[in-house]
Amino acid sequence: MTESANLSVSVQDIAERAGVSTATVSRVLNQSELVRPKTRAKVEAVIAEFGYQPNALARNLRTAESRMLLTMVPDFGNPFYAEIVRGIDAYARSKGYHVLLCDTGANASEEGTYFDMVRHRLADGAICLDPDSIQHAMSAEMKGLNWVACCEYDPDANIPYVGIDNEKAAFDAVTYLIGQGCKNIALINSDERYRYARDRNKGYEAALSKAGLKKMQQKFTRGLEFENGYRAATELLKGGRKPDAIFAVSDTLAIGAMRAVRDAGLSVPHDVRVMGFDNIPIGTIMEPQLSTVAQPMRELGETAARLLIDRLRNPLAKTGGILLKHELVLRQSA
Amino acid sequence: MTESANLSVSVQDIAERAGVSTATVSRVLNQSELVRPKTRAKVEAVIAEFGYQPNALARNLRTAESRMLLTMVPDFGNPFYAEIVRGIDAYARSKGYHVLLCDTGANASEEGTYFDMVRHRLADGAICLDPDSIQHAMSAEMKGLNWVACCEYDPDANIPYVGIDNEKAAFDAVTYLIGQGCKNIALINSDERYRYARDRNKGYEAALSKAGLKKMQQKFTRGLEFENGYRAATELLKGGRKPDAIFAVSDTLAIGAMRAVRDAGLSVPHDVRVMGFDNIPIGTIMEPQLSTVAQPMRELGETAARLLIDRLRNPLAKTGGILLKHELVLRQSA
DNA sequence: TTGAAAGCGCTAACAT
DNA sequence: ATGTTAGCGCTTTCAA
Repeated sequence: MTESANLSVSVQDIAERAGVSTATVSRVLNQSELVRPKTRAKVEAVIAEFGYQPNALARNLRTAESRMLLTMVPDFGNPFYAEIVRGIDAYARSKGYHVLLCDTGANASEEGTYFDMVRHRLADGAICLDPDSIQHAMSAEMKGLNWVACCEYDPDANIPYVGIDNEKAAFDAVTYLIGQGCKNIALINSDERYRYARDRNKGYEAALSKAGLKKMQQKFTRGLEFENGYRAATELLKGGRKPDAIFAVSDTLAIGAMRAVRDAGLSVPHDVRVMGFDNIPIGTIMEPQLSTVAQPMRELGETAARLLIDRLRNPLAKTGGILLKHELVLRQSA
Repeated sequence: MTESANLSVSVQDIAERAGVSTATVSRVLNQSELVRPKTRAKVEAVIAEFGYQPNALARNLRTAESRMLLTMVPDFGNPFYAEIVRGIDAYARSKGYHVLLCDTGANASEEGTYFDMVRHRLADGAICLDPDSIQHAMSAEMKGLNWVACCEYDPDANIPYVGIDNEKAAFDAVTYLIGQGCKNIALINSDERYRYARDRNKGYEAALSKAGLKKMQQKFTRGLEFENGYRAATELLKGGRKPDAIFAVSDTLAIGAMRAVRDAGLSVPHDVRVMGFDNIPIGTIMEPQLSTVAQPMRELGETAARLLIDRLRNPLAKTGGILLKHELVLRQSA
């Protein structure tokens, strides 16, 4: 009779009961070909009888492999990450790995703790979505470990990465706004600890300068929550030079901004065009529907997982970066 | 000089270099009082010199404790879970535990894999947010393991749990709608695999029946994405009996429904009142602002973590359930 | 206060 | 095809 899995049963017990050695049990467990069918059957019967499950800790200690991957996420509240995580999960699973998520809150010491898991072989490798500034701060601790960067990366760090060309993406978005006739384009940016924020800032400035437009006062926010976008836009609207367009580096920020525009008695896109970034699901529900710069979220996740697993298989291969294509999704808000 | 942490360094190496035994190194590592300050200092110096970090796998194997907690989340896309996770994280951290998240996609076999981690002591225990139907399906595998249920629970399963009284909450919401003069109150429900969906359904029916109102055709959705709410509401609006109120079991569904109402040329709340459930952040950004049934998300998470850690400390204590209070948050949509 | 040694559960040489 | 045995890195008696 199969009883519920019992932790206290070990290879030893199975071996004794089946009248074989622990080595044979181990071979059965690991699908080795070197076991007579009859022996295998006997061992498997005993395993089933006891509901035996090998102790992963001991196995990992021995093999120095866990088939677990870690993903460090700075902010679970942002739906942007949900789809990336799904991409990671899908690819990893297809290769026999499992994924564990860590909520680092974009906090360096938290990240360090989770990297310790990799160091100690509780996980084979990690995918890091944390700000590049944190990646820098932790680079000593992360040295020699198998990890890859996703979305946030430093091209010069010699760590495999996948992301998009944020500067170009922002440039394209702002150029589009200019093409629509906007002259006073404001930027609502995120935390400067993120490289994407700095890069999009550059793209924004480049587009304005190319068009001979003066840049407006920039707003940096502390987080990507709707309220931050709302607050930043409200201030912008009160300022001396009224924006006729707002480019936000995140859809969540943009949604907050749209609300602020309307609360100021103005209309989107008639008085102020609003453009977001990421293409999260709620963008299509908003009224007006949010125009945005789409990132290939799922593919970003899948690629990160692939990069990591490749690296695990061949840690010495030379590392490179992959830039995926962004896309302007023009709906109603801009 | 402190060099970057090296995995290949072991207690052995530290012991040799410091001229002590491995036992002494272990004592230093574990803050044992039985070490002469001078010895301790010497050992600590060597540890620092090598940037030594103990191998958690080996330690866990020995102590049968990992100080890791697992949280199984059915759907990362729903912001509802983000705040719960933060609550879990905050409490766990305060007690010296770390939290790992698993995206089960409300899938039983995925859940099983992660429960294996607990069985094998890669984690000390788990918090399960998956549908109670999955909890049931996996009950054999989960037997004897330390875990608690959060939001989804079976009061009779003898597993510690925390949640709210979903039936009462739905009853309150619908009763409020009735008080506002609504006579045709539709329900947009979620997947019946979730107990909360079945319980809220009961509450909905109870409120209607108490008021002598006929219940309307119910819509069950396959997921909580906005589109599902949109689609369900669109059908409702096309039906013979027009709703003057829609109660959705999730804010995401309600937001989709609001959009559908407006796309049908109707106004919220004038023609159709819309009431959601959960109180996720975006509710305040919507126009009109979403009225909803608030769950104490953070407290739900904190309580779940507390229950689990209590159970870890005293696995034999008798288990009980905790029901937290919900609250009607009346804004503009209803 | 410290050390020697056993052992957690498993895998993998090596031997047969 | 199977068994013997060493050892992964750590903690923890037990002895000194």
